[in-house]
Amino acid sequence: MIETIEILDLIESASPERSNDGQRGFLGVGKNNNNPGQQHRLAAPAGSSSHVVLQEMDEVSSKDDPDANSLLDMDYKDIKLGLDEEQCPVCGDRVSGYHYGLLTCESCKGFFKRTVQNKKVYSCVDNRSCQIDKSQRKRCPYCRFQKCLTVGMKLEAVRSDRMRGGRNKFGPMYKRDRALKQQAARHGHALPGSDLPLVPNGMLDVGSPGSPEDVKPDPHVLQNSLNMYVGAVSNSATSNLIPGLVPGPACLSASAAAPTSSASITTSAGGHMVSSSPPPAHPHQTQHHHQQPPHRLVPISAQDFTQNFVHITAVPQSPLSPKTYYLQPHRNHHHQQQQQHHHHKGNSIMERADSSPPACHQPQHTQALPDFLVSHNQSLGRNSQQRHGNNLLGPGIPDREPSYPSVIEALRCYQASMISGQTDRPVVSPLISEIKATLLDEAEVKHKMVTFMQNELLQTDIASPEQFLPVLCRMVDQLLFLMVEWARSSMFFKEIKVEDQMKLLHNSWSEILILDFIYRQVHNVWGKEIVTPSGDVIGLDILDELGLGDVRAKVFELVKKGRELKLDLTEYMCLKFIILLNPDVSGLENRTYIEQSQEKVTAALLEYCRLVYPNVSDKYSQLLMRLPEIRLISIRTEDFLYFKHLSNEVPDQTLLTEMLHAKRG
DNA sequence: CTTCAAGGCCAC
DNA sequence: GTGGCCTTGAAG
Repeated sequence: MIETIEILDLIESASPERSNDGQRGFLGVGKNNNNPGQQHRLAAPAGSSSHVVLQEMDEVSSKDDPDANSLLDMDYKDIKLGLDEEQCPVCGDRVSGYHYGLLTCESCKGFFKRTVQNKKVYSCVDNRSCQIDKSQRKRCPYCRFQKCLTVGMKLEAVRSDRMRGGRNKFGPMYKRDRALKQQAARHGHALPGSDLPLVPNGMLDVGSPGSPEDVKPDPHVLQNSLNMYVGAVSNSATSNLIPGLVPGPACLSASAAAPTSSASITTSAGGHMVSSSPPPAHPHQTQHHHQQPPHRLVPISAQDFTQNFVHITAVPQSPLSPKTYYLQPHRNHHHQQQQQHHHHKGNSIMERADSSPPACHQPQHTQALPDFLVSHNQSLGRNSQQRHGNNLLGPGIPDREPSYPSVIEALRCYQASMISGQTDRPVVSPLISEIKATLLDEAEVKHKMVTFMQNELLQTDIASPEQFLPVLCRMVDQLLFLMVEWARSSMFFKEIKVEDQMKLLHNSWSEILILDFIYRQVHNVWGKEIVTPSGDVIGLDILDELGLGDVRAKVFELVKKGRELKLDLTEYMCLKFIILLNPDVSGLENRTYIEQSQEKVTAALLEYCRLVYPNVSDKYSQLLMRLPEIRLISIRTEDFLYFKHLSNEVPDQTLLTEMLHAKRG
């Protein structure tokens, strides 16, 4: 009964009979039935050991024989069964096709539709961490819906006008997802990291019997997150099947995750994304919607949803990843597969027993959180800015030498090129569009964070700093999960081995969170959303009370600087990558690749700055010079959090604490 | 014409 | 309210 989606997935891909559209019933039968998932399904040997199935699959694929289907009927049946056995990331039931952004079963599709269309409001009688599987999915609609959101089902795919038929903007995404699966299959193997469950959207074998209690939670939350696809379809519906079979620069320019949109450069170039409003919902802007305006899908936007519905629906503890999964230690995941057998056993992933919210708490730089809190209280933020408005570099820069040799090197090259006078180059690197495309759907991020906070505020009286810290930490934890999701599906990073990925994230998480915060502040991306249920506005003053007044001040100096510089979306995204792809992190296995990747990003950024802001000659260097400053703030904040962690003031067993420990042994 | 994802229907 | 099956209709 171990049903490992991953394996099935592989099987699916390997099936010699797989047709272009992996959806139709496998026997090609299927009258006018659109329900591929249910056609002529033989009593699935539910218990069929995946190992057996896997072996069969190997036989088929390894022979690379077009006549592979001449295998014994039995084998073939099993293989085909595998095709349809892909599991619903929400409940584990059989998938019937792509629905609202990803492959799900028919029932979850219906459930999601009813919930969104009717603006249902559920509540959980337990503690919002109910396990959702096929047999229990009806028990708690609240948790079920949260899981739907967590795995990546798209609110915006539900049409507000209820128009039937047709296609939506996700079409290309679905198509690519299928293509990737096929491609991976063709190469016969394992998708990178396939020794981990390649469950769609990162949901792990939920139905697996392995009782959570049997397994001790492995604190390697990050690793697990990296191994599974945390959320989903946000940027690349396909990321659950990372195509990184071809590590190395070769695939850089054509990263599979890169959306097809490449025409945005001019746009962004022209107007510094000043209003960088809710990020491009989805890369594939191919609007196919009936009489709808070009830039808005029909549907109920996340925003509307948030305002009219979600906020009422209290938020599950972890909007992002309601559950935490643990993977039994050992083994490298990487681009190898052949060991899928282990997946089930040695590597079996278990759902954490206490699956309390992604209980993560990572404060990191407390600023991340306050994000909207700040927005709420704009005045507060401004005050603080004024207060510390000057001397950005003043007190800030420090005593500790930030390690950013690569940045310094980039600056050196920049100066050199300036001297040599090779100026205008007409076209911005296509890499820029790829980089921008990795941006998560900010509307969704915001929605998740807002609902999360609202929920937290309902349960906690955060009047005092002591009570506020854990909340902040949990929120940061949520942001970290999102960060992992972002990184995992981003070019360059996704080609890197998991071990290196972890090192990079361990090294950069706090800086990235700070940068995110700064960018959102500069552009008021999240607007003013959060206020406590009682109507109180929480200000950043609380940070001062926590003892982070200096951090807050420095961050806002950077925000101010960002405004002056007119930090735009492209630049912000490039900086994120530069921070993430730090080749100076010790112990990297493939330092060269990371270094080259970072260089490509810095080069793209330089090019972009010159092209788009020709009148701001030092924009590029100004931008890079912020990195050491951010680094210092992050160090200070991490120290603070670590200290709090030691005194048990930070929720334990979270991604955040893992991050905190990573750097300190 | 074929696909296939979205909405609708309705027995349970 | 659920979920299996049916209808719809733009895209290809």
